[in-house]
Amino acid sequence: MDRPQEMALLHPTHSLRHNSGNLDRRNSIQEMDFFSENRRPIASPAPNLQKKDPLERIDPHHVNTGLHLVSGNSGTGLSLIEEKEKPKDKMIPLQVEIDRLSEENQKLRSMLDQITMNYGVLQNQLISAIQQQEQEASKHRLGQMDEKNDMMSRELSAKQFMDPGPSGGAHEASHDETQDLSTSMNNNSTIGVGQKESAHNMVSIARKRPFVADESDQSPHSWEANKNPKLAQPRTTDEATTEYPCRKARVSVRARSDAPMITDGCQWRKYGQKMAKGNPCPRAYYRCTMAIGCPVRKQVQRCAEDKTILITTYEGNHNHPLPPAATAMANTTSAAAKMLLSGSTTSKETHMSPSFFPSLPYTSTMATLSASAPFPTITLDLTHNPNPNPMQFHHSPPPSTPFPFPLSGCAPLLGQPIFLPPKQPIVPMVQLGQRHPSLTEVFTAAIAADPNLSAALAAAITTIMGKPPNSSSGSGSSPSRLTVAPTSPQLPQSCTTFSTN
DNA sequence: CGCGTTTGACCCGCGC
DNA sequence: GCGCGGGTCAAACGCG
Repeated sequence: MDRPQEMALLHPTHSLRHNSGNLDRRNSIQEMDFFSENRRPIASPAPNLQKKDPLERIDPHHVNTGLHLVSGNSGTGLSLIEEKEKPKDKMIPLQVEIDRLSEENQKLRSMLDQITMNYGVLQNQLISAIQQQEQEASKHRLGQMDEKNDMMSRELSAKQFMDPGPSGGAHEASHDETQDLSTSMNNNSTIGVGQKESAHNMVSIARKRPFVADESDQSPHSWEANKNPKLAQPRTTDEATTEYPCRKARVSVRARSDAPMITDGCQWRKYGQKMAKGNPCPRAYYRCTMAIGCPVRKQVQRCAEDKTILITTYEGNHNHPLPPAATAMANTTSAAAKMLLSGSTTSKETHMSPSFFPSLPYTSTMATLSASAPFPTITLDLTHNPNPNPMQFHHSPPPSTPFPFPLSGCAPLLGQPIFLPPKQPIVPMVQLGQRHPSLTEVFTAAIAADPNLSAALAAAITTIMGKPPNSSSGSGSSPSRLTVAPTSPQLPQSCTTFSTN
């Protein structure tokens, strides 16, 4: 948070070296810890609770006032002793009451936190279960379509491309990868059933090159397969459009942080840094080092328009068990990516009206599907204010938003942002200068905010897909809007990469 | 001395 | 075919 260091980051030409290395070492505070255990759950209505907190309502002054009123009678002729003792006598029980309420408040808070966390977990599980069912259903449909004609089969491929889940079972490679992912995820005892499903989906999305057998293997250097760009992307048009059009999906997370890099529960090694065109801030490349050969990589770069915003883009899936915090975040992200990816491939521009999220009061979180990027990217933007303007997302960074969360999985496919209004007041929780909520919490809050969010998103996307680009159904006035850029011809390129970490 | 970061060079894909 | 930009490599460097 300290300005001098931040400035250093902002001036790559003068202090690139400080960007990732020295700064971290010199001031650990700079690193944004999204997974801190001490943080209050984002979804937690704590702020409101506090306001309603009996303790807070029992304003000391208020108490005094009461006493004062009593003592005021003293003016009528009570002795000094009487004046002192009377208030004292009354203060004792009040103090006791305060203590009692304080304890009660503490308990209630603990319960609330617990409930909130449980809710998030259950929410994720539910979403995962629903998604799996949908995938199974779509799998059957797609399979039938595939048998009908080539045209249909192409569309199917595109769909599978976007939806790496079980629906992609028609493709052995895809299926295998998902299994591989699942296996990996299952290794983590902390993952629940629902979480496993999410992880499964997420991994599928993350798979950049499902057809590359090497990638799914556990060889220590499996990530090296990425070295060969030829393998990384389809070589022929047919492959791109029919087989696995979307080899690389990415999930981006926009968050406000002065730290050079967010702490996401995984260990990363920096392997490169470059100046990206159009952004004065350098882009850093990291590789997951939690396991040998882990193909997951991430890019960290500050937003050109708002340097307080840190954009972290994840690519690939981990080939190793993830820490609880990382797993939760990954699951949540995967769920979001999954929702967005499913069916988002065909639309060019869609706007989800607020009506889609009637129960989501906040719009601080938004997911963006970008079709313009080389890879499909889902961006979760948590930096937005409660009433952000979706259309401004691409043109200018949200002024002062708590957390940006880009789900980069299909950026190339969709150019428009999808706003996922969080139900809970996430914004305040994520603001810089305050405690940093973990990514997991943020994701969970955003995705799980509404039990029906997943279904609503899927339905919305499906509905929007068929609509004309500018027929922004979102015409609605609500703050929350889902915008899906129309799938351009590029559509097949994107894949569902999803950032997991 | 080992490990991680830095950074210039290199490779590749894409657009013109 | 050429240039540009993104992404990666790997030697050099720095720190503990």
